[in-house]
Amino acid sequence: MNDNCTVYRTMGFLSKKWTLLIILELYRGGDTWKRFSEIKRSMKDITPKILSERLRNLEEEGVIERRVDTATVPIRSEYRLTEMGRELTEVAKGIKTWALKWKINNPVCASQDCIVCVL
Amino acid sequence: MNDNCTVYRTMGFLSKKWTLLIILELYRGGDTWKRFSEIKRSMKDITPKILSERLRNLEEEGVIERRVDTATVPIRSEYRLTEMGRELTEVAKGIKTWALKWKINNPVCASQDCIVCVL
DNA sequence: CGGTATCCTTTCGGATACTG
DNA sequence: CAGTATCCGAAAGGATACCG
Repeated sequence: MNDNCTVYRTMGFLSKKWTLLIILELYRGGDTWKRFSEIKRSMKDITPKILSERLRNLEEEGVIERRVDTATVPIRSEYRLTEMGRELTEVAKGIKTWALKWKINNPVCASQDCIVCVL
Repeated sequence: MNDNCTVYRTMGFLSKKWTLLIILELYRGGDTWKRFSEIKRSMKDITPKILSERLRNLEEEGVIERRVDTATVPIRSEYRLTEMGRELTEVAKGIKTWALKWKINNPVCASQDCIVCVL
């Protein structure tokens, strides 16, 4: 196998814990920019270290973009999906469709409205 | 986040190293049963431990099915995709489509015909 | 042939504290 | 506010050897 395979690399970063959830969180707001603390607050239990890592990774991949307003104090730094990132949510929906078709008997999933499945 | 979320769990096992490749290897042959050693040989560098783990995991998930012929010596044990597994290859294609659209400039990917991307 | 068992290294993610 | 630095434990994966 080739670790540089594009498909594999995509699976690789998509599957890291929290990543999909971050993408979906940015997707939920439409085209609005979201702040670090805002994203963090919406995802109970993520630590700043991990959130920071994921955001940087997604930015490197081109899935999200970042803008910083250094003029204000405190600093505002904001994120949103790129077009590339918005299309990636379609992939997430493909997985969701498959999962809900074949795994709907998963009792935990069926009994609640988790942010991922509700998308 | 909920670790029991069906979508997340799907990402979880799909993204384990080798898993996608195993699914694609079984897909390539159509509906034929493939043997352990055959799969192993087609995936250079996978160790029997990992292949064994993945195959059992995929069987538990219902993505592949296994049959054993204990009458013959040596034993023949064979695997193939279930209908559920065949539909999962469509998800893989969705990822591939996204990846090739947005990441085609990945030089390693563009310069060769890896088994995943050629599918 | 089709795996297990054991060991070992690497990677990942969480907790906590700190800073420009 | 938006992170970074440091430390730690858990988990994943690879190497190798062995077995019915």
